[in-house]
Amino acid sequence: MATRPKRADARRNYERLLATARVAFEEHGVDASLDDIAKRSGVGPGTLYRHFPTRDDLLHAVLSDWIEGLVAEAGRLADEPSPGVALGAWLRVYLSGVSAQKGTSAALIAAMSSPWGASALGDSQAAICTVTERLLVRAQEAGEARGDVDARDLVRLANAVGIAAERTAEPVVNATRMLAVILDGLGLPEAAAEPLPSPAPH
Amino acid sequence: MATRPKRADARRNYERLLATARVAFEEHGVDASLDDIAKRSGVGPGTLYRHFPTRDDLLHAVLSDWIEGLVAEAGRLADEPSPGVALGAWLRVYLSGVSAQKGTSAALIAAMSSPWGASALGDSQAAICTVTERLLVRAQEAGEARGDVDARDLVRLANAVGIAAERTAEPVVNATRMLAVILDGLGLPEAAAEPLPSPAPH
DNA sequence: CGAATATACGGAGACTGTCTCCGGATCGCA
DNA sequence: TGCGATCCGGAGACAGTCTCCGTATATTCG
Repeated sequence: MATRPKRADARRNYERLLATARVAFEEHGVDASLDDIAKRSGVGPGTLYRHFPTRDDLLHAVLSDWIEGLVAEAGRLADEPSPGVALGAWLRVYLSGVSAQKGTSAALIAAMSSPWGASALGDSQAAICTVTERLLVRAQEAGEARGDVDARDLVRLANAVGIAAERTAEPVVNATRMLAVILDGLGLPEAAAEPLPSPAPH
Repeated sequence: MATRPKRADARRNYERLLATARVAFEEHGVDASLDDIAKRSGVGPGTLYRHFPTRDDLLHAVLSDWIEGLVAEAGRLADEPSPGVALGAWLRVYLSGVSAQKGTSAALIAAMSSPWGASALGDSQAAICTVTERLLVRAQEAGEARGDVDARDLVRLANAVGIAAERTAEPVVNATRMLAVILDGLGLPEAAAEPLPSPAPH
């Protein structure tokens, strides 16, 4: 089962495609033309589709660093004295990341409601839900968040805010304002107004 | 300036296309193939594009009945004793309508943030924002809704919730639950739990 | 009724983007 | 150097959007 290491040119092309995709997605949103990404990377379309069979696979690869950082951040926030503040901060970090790339929210929300393991993005998505759940139940058990909402609802809601703010002149600002409404609706303490420490750009 | 009446066949084709589009959008979402709609209507693509230059124009025509009903409903709700309850009910009606056709939320939210008068859908969108604003400021003046949110935020948020719930097994249920959080966050009185009277299907 | 003219139709086809297939090139190893 | 295993490239099938213009039809007017 020990697959032998990939050929050097394969690995090179993989990285090239990833790098190109990163800037293409940033420039034109996650709907950027895949053939174009291949062309810009100096490879044929076939090569792209071999490495990344679906758009979601490519997006997953592009976002994975960011997501790992996100999960780590959640771990750190789990030690925050106030569970409510932690949850609020977490959602704000999430949103500021998601706002950095047009279409990310929509892609993640779509991945969330597709059959299990259907796409690599789904895994990323599941990871996000998992850490969110940890923070949420902690807040709920502390009586700092209403109980009739689950993590998936919350992530969906966060993505919804991301989508809503996406086409605005100032996505992050608007997203933050809308998020404030939701945090309030969750019953969180007055902790929604604090600015972020330093949103890790992906 | 009195344009002479359209030719009979033109009007006939217009209606045909509209009817076909209505069912196509309902069946396959608002991304249904336009050429296919033309074919099913027994006309060429050119005919469709002459009557409805863009997809948004067609969607606008399909939705206009529903939107008129929506505006009327808002007028009725303006007489509701509690402004907060009225606003909540209105948003719920809106969401249940939007949930009936996949992609509607996305189309409307896109139309909202495109240059003025760029698309016919934009007009529909503006109408929705207008009536929402009336209900919102009334609630705000009554102290039943927080003041740091404007109608466009709210509509954007509602549409985003529509998108988020769209691919779910039970769109309306999930949308309603998410909306409840937002309504609570808005500071609305406990009126978010009431079921809808009878959602007018469009 | 039978032109004349404005109006509308239809569908071929240009264009863009997705995705596949397989002959041929390239790599890695002995 | 030679030989598999692996990977590449790009032609091209397919689907959807949208346009252009020769042709057909409706309406009007003599």
